[in-house]
Amino acid sequence: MIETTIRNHAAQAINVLYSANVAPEHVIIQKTRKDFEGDFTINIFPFLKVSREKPDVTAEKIGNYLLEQIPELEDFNIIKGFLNIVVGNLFWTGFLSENYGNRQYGKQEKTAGRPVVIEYSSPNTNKPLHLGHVRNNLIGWSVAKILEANGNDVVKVNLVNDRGIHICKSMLAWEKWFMDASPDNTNIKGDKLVGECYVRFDQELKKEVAVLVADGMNKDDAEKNTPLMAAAQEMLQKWENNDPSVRELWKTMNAWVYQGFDVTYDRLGIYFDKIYYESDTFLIGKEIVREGLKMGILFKKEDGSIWAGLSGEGLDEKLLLRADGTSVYMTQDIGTAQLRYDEYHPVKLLYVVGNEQNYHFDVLKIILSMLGRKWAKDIVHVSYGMVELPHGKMKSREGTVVDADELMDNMYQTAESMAVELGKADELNKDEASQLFEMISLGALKYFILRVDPKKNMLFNPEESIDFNGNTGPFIQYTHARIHSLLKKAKSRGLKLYDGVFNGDVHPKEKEVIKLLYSYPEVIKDAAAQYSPSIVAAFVYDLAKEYNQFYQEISILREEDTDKAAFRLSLSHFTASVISSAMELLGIHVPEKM
RNA sequence: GGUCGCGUAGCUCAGUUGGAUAGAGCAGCAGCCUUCUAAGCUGCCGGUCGCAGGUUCGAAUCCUGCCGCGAUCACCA
Repeated sequence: MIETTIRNHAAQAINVLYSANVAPEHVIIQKTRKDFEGDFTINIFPFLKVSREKPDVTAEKIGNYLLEQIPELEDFNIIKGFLNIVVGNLFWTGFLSENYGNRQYGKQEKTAGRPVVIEYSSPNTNKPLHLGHVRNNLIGWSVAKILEANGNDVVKVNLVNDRGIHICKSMLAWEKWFMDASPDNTNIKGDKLVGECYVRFDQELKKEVAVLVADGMNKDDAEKNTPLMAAAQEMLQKWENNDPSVRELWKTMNAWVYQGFDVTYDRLGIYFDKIYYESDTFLIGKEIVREGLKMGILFKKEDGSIWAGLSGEGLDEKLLLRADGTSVYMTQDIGTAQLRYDEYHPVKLLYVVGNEQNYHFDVLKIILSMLGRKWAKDIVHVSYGMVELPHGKMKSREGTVVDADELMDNMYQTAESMAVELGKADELNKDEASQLFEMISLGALKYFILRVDPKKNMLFNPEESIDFNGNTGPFIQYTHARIHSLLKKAKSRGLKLYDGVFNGDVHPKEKEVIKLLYSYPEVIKDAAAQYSPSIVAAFVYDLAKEYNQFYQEISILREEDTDKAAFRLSLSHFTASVISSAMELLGIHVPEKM
């Protein structure tokens, strides 16, 4: 990194010129803003204390020192205490010639060692996947890709909540009102069918509650005392007792759900290395809790329930085992965390889970370290914000939940009609066209969601999400397709990429693009350190935008100087390659034609 | 009420460990296709960075208070 070189020498300059010690990491260096001449800028205000000179004088001295010491530097200028450094063109063209053919550019070599385990998706089996899950899945997938590019070995896992009272509600509803209905004979997607059962249960439950309330019972009591609720509870008991017929129905209905989920995951382009089922793992936290009790770390109340006291952390008490010995969510997470640790000995345990669970994960980490698990500090809650709709939050009761499958269908249709309108589909056969529409619509959706910082709540406006102009996925895809078409034409005319280091004039627009390409490895590192796909999204948009300006302003195939033309082709080729690489990190494919 | 988070252009979002004149897109207005894909490019319009203090050579960024919005504080997951 040339920045590092500059940084080190700048620190050295202070040392030599003013005999003061400045650590290289305290040198503030950044890209020069576009309105000034230069590539990198050093802010020299911090050095004035030791130089005891006017800003421009110190800047001048440091500038001269750097120019002497670093052969790649060409010039510098000083504006209001900012030292703008110009790196010579040969440095940039040399960088280009060395890297443009490298498909792996920007990515770190995989380091052998302990993996990162990342959990995402984590659906319940009583409802189809919706927009909230989509954000979760996209973030999880992209963070996994980014970490891989950063040299980590990554294990992608999913923990499916396949047991509990909610599934019993669906099962009960199926027995009562959907008997004999199956995905095959109704032609309804499995997860949707089970979701319908769940909704029906809720509706019928409301009716029963209304009757009880009319008889004078208060609402809270009524909700607990309906015949339906009692039946669901009873079914859960039977499930826990391994009742064969209940288990059979449970297996059948869950299998329907998984078939449905698979379709959705598949279309989203998402998969897992390992899927855990809560029905297999929900018991394993108990033993750890009992040990903690024995060791005196946890305590028992008179009713027999077991708790963690967190007052030392400024928090309250947390229940871990009920009086009847059954476990709660926290207990299960303690167990699955231990399970994962034992299986993989990961360097990090990531959980992509909504920010409404921030407190839960804080407590989980605290309890695990109380229990002596040193790896508790390696648990990272990749917390993401809610997706809101223009009318407010999604509410299943008000039917404002945006279904993942329908969302993708709608995006597809928009992509199709837009393409037809623009005449883009004319030369494509049916298969090619549908593949392209799928790629573009998913690109739009994924980019729309991933460009927002995960930590923040975001607004999902359906109209904006299907926009294909401006800061969007299709804009970037288009730029890639455009370059590809250019390269194809160049090839057919027998033009070659530049061989060696180009030594001619470099246009400012060309240099801008090269500088962006140069920063890609840092972008990946940053995104990995912050678990943030939005950093990659911002970068790739910048790159596409900058390239388009170059493309529009400077002709390539009509350039008569063949060296220049070849140089621009190399630059274009490299840009396309990095666009494709960065988009892959977001889980987005790019077309060669559109 | 306690804790945590958020508040930047009409709308959606960027804004690096505090640095130059706070940036994009959308929307609106005006232009650019006989020349490499116009899903593109150029220009204009648009800001009291919620408010008030403080720290600093310098604050959208750090601290304090206030206002507004959200999440959470379950023997739910």
